[in-house]
Amino acid sequence: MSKFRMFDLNPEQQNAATHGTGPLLILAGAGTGKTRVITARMAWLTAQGHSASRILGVTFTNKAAKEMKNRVVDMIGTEGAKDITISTFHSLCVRILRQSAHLLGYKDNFSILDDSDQSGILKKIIHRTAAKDEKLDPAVARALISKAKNSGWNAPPTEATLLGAVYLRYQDELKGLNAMDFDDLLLLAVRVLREHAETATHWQERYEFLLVDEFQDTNRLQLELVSLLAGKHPNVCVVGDDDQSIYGWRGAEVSNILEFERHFPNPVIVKLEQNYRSTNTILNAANRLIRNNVRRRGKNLWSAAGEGSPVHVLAMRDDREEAELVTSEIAAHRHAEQLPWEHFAILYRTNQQSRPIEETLRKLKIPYRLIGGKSFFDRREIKDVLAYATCLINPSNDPSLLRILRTPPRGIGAVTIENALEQSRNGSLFEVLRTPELSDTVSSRTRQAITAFCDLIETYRIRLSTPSSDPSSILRTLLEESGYFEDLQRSCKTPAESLRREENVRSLLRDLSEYKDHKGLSTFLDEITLDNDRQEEQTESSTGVTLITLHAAKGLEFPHVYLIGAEDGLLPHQRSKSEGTVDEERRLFYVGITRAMKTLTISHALQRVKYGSPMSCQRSPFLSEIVGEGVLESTGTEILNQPASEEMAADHFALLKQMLSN
DNA sequence: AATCGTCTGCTTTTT
DNA sequence: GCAGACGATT
Repeated sequence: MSKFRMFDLNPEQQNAATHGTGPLLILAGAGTGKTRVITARMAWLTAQGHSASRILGVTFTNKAAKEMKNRVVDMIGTEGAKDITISTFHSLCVRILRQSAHLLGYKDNFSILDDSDQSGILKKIIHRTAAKDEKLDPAVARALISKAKNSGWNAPPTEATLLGAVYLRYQDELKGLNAMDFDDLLLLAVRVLREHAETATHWQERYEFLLVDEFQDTNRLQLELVSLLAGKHPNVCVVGDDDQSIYGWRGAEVSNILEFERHFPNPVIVKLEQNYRSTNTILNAANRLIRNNVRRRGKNLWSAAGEGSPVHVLAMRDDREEAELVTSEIAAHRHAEQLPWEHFAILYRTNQQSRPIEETLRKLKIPYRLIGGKSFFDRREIKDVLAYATCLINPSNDPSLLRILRTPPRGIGAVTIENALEQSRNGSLFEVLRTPELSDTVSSRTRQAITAFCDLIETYRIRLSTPSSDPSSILRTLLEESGYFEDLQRSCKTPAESLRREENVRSLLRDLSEYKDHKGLSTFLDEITLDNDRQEEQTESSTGVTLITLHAAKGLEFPHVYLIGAEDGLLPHQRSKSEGTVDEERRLFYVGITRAMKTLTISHALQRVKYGSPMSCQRSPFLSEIVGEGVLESTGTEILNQPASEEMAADHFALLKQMLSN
C-alpha cells in the first residue's frame, strides 16, 4: 500500500483508490482530481494482483477515454496498462453487438447511422405516415424517440398515435437497412444482455472490476448496462458529481447517483471536497450558489490555494458593451501579465452569444477558437467517401447508397430511384435494384446502368473481403473508377475549393491507410462515427481565447474565465423556467464558475439584442445567491472610468481607441 | 435541377 | 436578424 503514496493522493482519494470489492460511490466535486483517483484505482487493482484485462473503465466521450488511458500509462507504464479496457458506453455496446447482434435479428455487420441519416429516414416515414391534417416535426420526433429509447415509454408505442406509428415503422426500417442509431446501440446491447443469459455471463466474466466516469450523466439504459455487466457481485466503482448534472434534457437521470444505494446496496461512499483548481473566493461563490438546490448529496469545496482575487460581477449597458469590455479586459490582462491567450475563456449559455464576442475579437485582432462549430464530418466530400465505404460494408444502408447513387450521376434518374424506393418499403434499396423484376418498369439503358452500379459495388465488396486486402487503396480505386473525383471537381465553384475538398478526401484515405492495428474498414467506420474529436482536431485552430458554451466547458479549466450573459431568461434559460428545470440551470452556472482557476468575471447586460431587436434584461436571480464575501459588483461605466492601475488604464484607452478607429 | 423568395421560429448536443 | 426549409418559378 505504501507504494500508493507515490501518486500523491489525499486521504479521501486514497480511500477511494484502495477500496476492495463491492460497490463504491465516489462523489467527486469539480476539480477534486477524480481522473487521478480512477486511474490510481486501476493501478492499485493491478498492483493487488488483479489481471489488467479484467478491468473496464467506461466514459462518455472518446476524449475522456483517451485521457484516462494516458493517465494510467503514466502511472504504471504501457506494459502494465495496455490490457486495461477503457471505452465509451457506445463503443462498448458496439463491441457487444458486433458479436451478438444476430441474436436480435440484425446482422453483425450493421451500420451506425449518424444524426443526418436518422433525420432523413424519419422525415421520409413521417411524410409517408401522417394524414393530411397531421403534423409532426422530424426534429421533435427524433428527440421524443430518443428520449423514449433511453428512458422507456410511458406506454408501449402503438399504431394508435402518429408518434407511435412513426416509431414502429422507423424501427422496422432500420432493421431492414441493417442499421442502428446511437440510442439503439445502448438499447440493443442492454436487450441482448438481458435476454441472452450466455451473452450476459460471457461479459460478466470478462470484466471483474467496473469503473464508470461521470455517473451523474448516465441515463436509465446506461445504468442498466452497468448493472448487467456487474452481475451478482457488483464490483462497481462510479465517480460523479450530482451538482454537475447538466444533461437531464438528454435523458440523464440524476437519481442514478442520488439513489445509488437503491441500485447497488451497501456501497462505500467517499466524498472528495478538496479542490486543486480554484481559489477559495471562487469556490465559496460556487458553494453559495449550489446550496440553493434541494435534491443533492451536499458537499462543500475548499482549496489550499488561498483566497485569490475577488470575483467580479459586472453590470453592462448592453451586449455590445459587454463584448467590448470583456475582450479589452482580456487584452489588457494578457498584456500586463504576459499571459498566453489560451489562459482565457469566455463562457456563455447559447451559441448565438458568441457572435458579438467574435466580432469584437476580430476587430481587436485577438486570436480565438470557437468550440462547437460544424464538424469535419458534415463536409460533403467526407460524407460521400464514408458513404462509399459504408456501402462496401453494408449495402443495405439506404442513406449511404442513395448518396453514392447520384454522386457522380450514373444514368439512374430520380424517377427510377423513387420507384425502387417505393418497392423497397421494408427491405433495402440495394436488394430491389438487384432484382430483375425491375427490368419490366425501366428502359434497358437504365437497367444497364443499374446492373453496372450493382456490379461495381459487388466487385469491390469481394476485393475488400479478400484477406490481406488494403482498404484504403481499394476505396481509392473505387472512387477513381466511378469518376468521383471528376464529379467533385465539376461541382466546385472555384479551383481552390475543389483542391481543398480533394485534400480532405486524401487526408481521410491517408488516415485509413495509417489506421493502426488494421482492424479493418468496418472498425474504422465505427470509430469515425463514434468519435467526434477525430474530426475536430483537423478543423480547429488550437490557439487563442476559448469561446465555449457552458455545457461544452464541463471538464475543462482555464486560469481566467469570463462568464457572460448572466441574465434572467438566458441563465436560467426561459425554456427551463417554463419546464421547471431551473435547478439544472443553477448547476450549469455552477459548472461555469468552477472552471475558473485564478480569476472569474461574471457579466450581465441591461439590454440585449434578441431576435434582431433590443430587449431589456433583468440580471439573473442566481447572482444574488452568489454575492457575498470576495464578490465585487460594478458597472461597465465604473470600470471604464476608473481602471485598476495606470498601466491598465493606458491599455484600456489604447484598445478602445483602436476599436473605435476600426 | 437550380435558384430565388418568402415564411417561420428560435438552448444546451458527450455518442 | 437570420438561418434553414419549402415552394414557386425559370
